[in-house]
Amino acid sequence: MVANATRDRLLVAAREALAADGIAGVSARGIATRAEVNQALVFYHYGSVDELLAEAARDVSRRRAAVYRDRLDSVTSFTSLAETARALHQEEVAAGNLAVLVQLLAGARGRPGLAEVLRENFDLLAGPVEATIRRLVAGSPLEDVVDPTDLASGIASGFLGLQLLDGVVTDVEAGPFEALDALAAVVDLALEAGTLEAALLRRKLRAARR
Amino acid sequence: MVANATRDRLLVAAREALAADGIAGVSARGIATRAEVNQALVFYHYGSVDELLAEAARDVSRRRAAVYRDRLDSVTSFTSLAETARALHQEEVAAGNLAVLVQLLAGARGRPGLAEVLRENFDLLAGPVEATIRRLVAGSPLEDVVDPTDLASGIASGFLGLQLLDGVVTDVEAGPFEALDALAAVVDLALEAGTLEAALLRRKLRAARR
DNA sequence: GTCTATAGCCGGATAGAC
DNA sequence: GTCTATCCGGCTATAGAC
Repeated sequence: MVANATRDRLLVAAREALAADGIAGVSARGIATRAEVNQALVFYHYGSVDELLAEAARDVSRRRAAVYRDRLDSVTSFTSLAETARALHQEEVAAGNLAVLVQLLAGARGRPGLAEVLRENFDLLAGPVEATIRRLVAGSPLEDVVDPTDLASGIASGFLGLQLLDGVVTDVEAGPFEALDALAAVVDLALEAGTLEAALLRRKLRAARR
Repeated sequence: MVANATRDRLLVAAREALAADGIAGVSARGIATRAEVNQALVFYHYGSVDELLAEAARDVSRRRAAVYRDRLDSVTSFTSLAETARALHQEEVAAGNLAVLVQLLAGARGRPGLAEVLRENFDLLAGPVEATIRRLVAGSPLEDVVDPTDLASGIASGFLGLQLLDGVVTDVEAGPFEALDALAAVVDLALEAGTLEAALLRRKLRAARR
């Protein structure tokens, strides 16, 4: 697993370059300079810039997926899901992982190969979220109202959009998570409702859904 | 308002180019070709590619802000807010407006000038949403629990993130809006609760918030 | 306002010495 | 595996004719 030092340096530098300069600003030369490595080595080790970027995408997704699974295991309510989401988001932003993914997603337009890699890796991160939601709604009145896959995609979208606004719109970091906390609390309350209320809720939701 | 035909063609072409090729793929040459106009005219009319892109950002924001205000005026519940959000999102995606904004936001990294323009125009779109939410929670138990600014930012993030996933993760379009509908229904139910339930809700939310 | 032509730079990628 | 050198293409931006 020691692999090659230069290979790893390039991978790290690629992430840094994406976070700092954006997809429109990355280049083999820029990445190599950042890695303090000769420019030709990008092509020796990865074949092309695009392939290096794809490898960066795979790397980030894989490394974070394990963390997500661990952390989400201890979630027992929508409130704690919101808290965990906040914590995870904070870590991703701090580590620059979200910036990397956002820039790669933006760059996927016009780069079909990159789009495919991202598609293949999306479930690594969204999957654990989906599984957690599925667990939360199981047996509750929300079970046949909220689709875990949909809600997980929605949360993932929120993460990405938030990162997209970071550095452009000021002070947008914590705010939406406050709102998420509040909404989660409302949902948890609805779930805590007794069986009678649950039945009522189910009926009303069905009607509202139509 | 007839302005200059070439100027307008370039503006339209810039939007098309951003949506089709992404921020990393746009160039004065590409835009000019798309507009069927000489490449040098980009610089004659706008001075630089970046300034053309900034103008595209201003243009999209301004044109859509009026639509947002109109459409959100008739929203009277979180359920109808969710419906309106779905409709607006669908229009933005179809027209390519969201793709343009997403690509510009991604490109703002490393382009401080563009970031500033986007910051200045963000409120044009988020403002009406915020005002609508403020109206919805006014006098309800949610009033001192949900901050309209935060929730509006959250919704905006969701829009942007969804567009970012479009074309990469398949079938992510409608899903999250189904989830949003369900959540909105739950929130509306909570708001419909009588005064006693409202008091209980308020107390519980306060506790959950700590 | 629009065109041609071109300067000058930077980027991806490869050949070949070490 | 790493380095130097280099080709070539596309890019921004400008000069200057029309």
